[in-house]
Amino acid sequence: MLDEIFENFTKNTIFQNKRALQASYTPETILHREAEIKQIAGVLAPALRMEKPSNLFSYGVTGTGKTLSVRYVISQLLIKAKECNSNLKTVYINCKLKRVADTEYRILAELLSALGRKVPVTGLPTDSLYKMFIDVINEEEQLLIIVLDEIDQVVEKIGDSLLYNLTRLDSSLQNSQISIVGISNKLTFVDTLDPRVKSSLSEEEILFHPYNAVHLKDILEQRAKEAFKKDIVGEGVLEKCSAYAASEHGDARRALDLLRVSGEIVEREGNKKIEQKHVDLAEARIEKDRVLDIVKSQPKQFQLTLLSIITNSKCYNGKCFYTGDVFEKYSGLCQATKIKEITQRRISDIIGELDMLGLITTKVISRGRGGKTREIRLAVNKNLISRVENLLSENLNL
DNA sequence: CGAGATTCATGTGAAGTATACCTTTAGGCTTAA
DNA sequence: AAGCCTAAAGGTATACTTCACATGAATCTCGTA
Repeated sequence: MLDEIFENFTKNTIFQNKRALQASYTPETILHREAEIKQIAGVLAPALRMEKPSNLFSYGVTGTGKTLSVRYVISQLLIKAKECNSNLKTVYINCKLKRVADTEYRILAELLSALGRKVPVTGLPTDSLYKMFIDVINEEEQLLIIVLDEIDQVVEKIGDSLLYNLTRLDSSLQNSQISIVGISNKLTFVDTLDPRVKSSLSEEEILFHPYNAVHLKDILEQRAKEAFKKDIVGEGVLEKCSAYAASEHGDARRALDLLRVSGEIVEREGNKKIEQKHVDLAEARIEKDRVLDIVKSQPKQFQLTLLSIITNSKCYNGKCFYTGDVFEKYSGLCQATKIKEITQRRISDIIGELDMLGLITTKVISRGRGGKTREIRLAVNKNLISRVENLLSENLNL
């Protein structure tokens, strides 16, 4: 019985190089981003002469090739730097990763470990991390380029003191220099920063426009050629993927995901041809995986809160409800599960964080004499709700 | 009837607490000269 | 005497609590027309 399954994977594989469809893959040529890449290269090029490049800030909605372009330029830069024997180092950090790089301390810890210093997860004062950081950099004459991906997420959470400190770090460095490349999905992000940070961080700015459907199709074609064996992709499949993605603000990552998951579905079926219907299946599948992954990775109290929200959402039949309702249900759930109850103050914060994760939408409103509160609504696709609910109940031993 | 006061339910900020974890330090034990 | 291990002391980040104040429009109050 298993033989059959394994057989499908060994013999019948339709993929040639599946990695080409992953978001982290850097193709040899990057389509439709020539201008931006040139611009980035122009800004960073002084690094080759060991001169400090201007801090760079690039922004644009998700899946517009920001990360890809920056990483590409940097990899090329590193190659050149080796040729010229200039001591250039680069660090890439994705600040969004929950519980890895979402506080000042953790980001610094990530920076340090990228530079080869082991740092404990807790226990040290943040100041001493800065000192260590300075020490490491000062050890030898060098130029460091720090790429902070999705910084908008962190700044929203912990404020801009980290950025402020980083931009000012230069003054305490004798031998070395650092430049910062910030990447943000939010277009308005810079405006929320402290003016001092703003001026030094965005000495140079690059705006990434969304891809249109034609661009997306070019990209998909390029990747598909690399990823699949011959004659796997059926008629209209690429068009459909790009159309889907284009309708969602031209998100190339989404298009690639669609294509990849379509491929996986076909592979599992044991077929050899991707057809349009598979793209529809993939669409549903991706959404499901995304939501379930997020939910699964949440701490217990978050899950409990979410469960309470789902229950409420059912009661109110899609209508919105308020913080008090959520807390009441949550309270009941705590007693049922024997989990330690948390205060409403904290639940309020958790609701805010769930909002940031995109699982719910909230809006602070005043109901006049009814008091001020949050209007809460579940933002999970209807046919997914029960899946999420089951997952939660299971996780919480209900 | 309308302006200003009141009110409600909770947002929001600051400071404090518990927990888990880190480094340093000092004492005690072992080892080898 | 040197080397190693262990436990205690002293310190931090994080998740959460406690306390206190801020919010902002519906509703109430009361003076006025």
